[in-house]
This record gives sequence, structure tokens and C-alpha cells, in this order.
Amino acid sequence: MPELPEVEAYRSVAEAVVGRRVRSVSAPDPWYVKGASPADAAAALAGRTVTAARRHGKLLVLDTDGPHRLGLRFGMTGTLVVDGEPALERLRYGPARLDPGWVRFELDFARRGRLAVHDPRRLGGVSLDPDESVLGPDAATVSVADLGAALAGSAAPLKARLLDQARLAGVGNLVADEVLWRAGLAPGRPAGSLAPDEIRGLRRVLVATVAELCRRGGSDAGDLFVHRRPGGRCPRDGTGLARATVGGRTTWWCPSHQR
DNA sequence: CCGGATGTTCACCT
DNA sequence: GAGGTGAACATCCG
Repeated sequence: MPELPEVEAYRSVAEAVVGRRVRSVSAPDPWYVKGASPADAAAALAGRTVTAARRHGKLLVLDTDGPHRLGLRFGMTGTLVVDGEPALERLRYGPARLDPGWVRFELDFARRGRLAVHDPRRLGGVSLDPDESVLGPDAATVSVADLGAALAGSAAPLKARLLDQARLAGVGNLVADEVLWRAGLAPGRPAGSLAPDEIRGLRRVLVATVAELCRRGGSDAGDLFVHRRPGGRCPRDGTGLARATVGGRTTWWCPSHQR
């Protein structure tokens, strides 16, 4: 999915519906609505006005003037479509087209327009009043102290820790590889083994990389991305990239400069 | 035809 | 308890 940069792009586009009043809610796929029935979700949102479009990690939250808010998760293939326009065109594993059968959830607004989630693989989902307290600090703005706390005392691979949304919210597989490559840190390093200056460096690279990927418009816009394939070489020093599963995800890194 | 792919969750191991 | 693995979700692409 969309990792943090994509969801931030979705959030930006979703700002267009702030101030609009929900006329009706369509949830053709009940399975996609988590923790509440489609009827309950519809009742909670109908007639309410969207007051903010926020992002926490990979979670997009629409606040309302009522007692409820809406959380949207996009899985790997979810695309946000506002007023018929996809929020991001180049979603790599997203829908190749906007098949109406892939609309899993939709808000229709009173005066005009609509906000829909298209998700072919149904890996995402929407929820009423999502519990944001289970998410760690947002990767775009995490402090050195919070990042240090997320890594401290763990024998788990550094990358696995970065991907743990409860400890740090927003980093996905591509962003993790890009950040570790830029920071010169091996993904398999025990998370708790980083020295204070390494944590400071990682934090600086993380925040800068996330901001840059947001500007470039996607987590696939990193400098490492095009090289993470068989035969790929490190764009910094030409070393053949290593590939392994770390934290349950395919991981590419430079065995020469990432230590 | 087969294997993987920007994610999350859960059951089941070690 | 902490981590790891594999499955599941459903589709596309090489």
C-alpha cells in the first residue's frame, strides 16, 4: 500500500471533502468495514460534516462534527478516489483501472461529490473510530528519543522494528529499504545494537527521506527502488545488492556500505 | 503456469 | 514473552 508517502498524498486530496456533509454511505462489501456493521457505520456518518483529513502513519482519518470519525486503511492496493479522480495515478500494485466492482466503500456528499476507496485485493478496510493509540509515533516527525525507544533493548532485526506500526507508524517495505540504504545500516542489525549517534543519524535520514518521497510522490520514488531486482547493484558503490527476507518482507541492501 | 508484489492479522512454532 | 513463518485476502504482471 500505500506507505506513508502515498497515504499523505491521499490525505492531501481528501482535504477537498472537508466542509462537506455526508448524504449517504455505501458499503457494498460488508467485509471491508471492520469492527462495525455497514449499517452502523452509515448511521454514524450520515448527516455529519467532515471537519478534517488527518494522517497517522498509514491510517487516514476523517474527523466529523459528530461523535464519530472514520479510519481508512489501504492495504497494498487501495486507491482513494475523490470526485471520480484517483488521488494517485501510479499505484504500482493498485487497480490498473477503476473497475466499479472494486469500490469497497463510498461516501456521497450532500451538495456534490463523493469519496471512494477502490481496492481490488481487499487488503485494506475502513473502521469507525479507529484506535490510534495502538500506533507508534508518525515516521514523518518522530523524535530522536521516540525512535530510540522504538529500537531499544530489542534483538529483532532493525528493519523488522522499523516496520512495526505499533512502535513507529508509516514505514513500509520500500521506505524501510530506502532509509536503511541511505543511512548505511544493515537491515539485519539487532535493533538494540545501535549506538546513540547511529540513532541520531537514522532519525535524520528517516525524516528527510520520508519528506523527500512525499515530494516525489511515492514510496517507489527512492534511489534504491529501481535496483531492487536480481542483478541489481548499489547505486552508491556498485556492489551487488543482497536479497533476503527480513521482518517477513523481501529486503534488498548493499552488503558493502550498509553495516 | 508459477511466483511475487508498497499490508495486516492470525494461528502455530521455536 | 519475543520473534519467526506461513496462510489468507484477490488481482496483476513478468
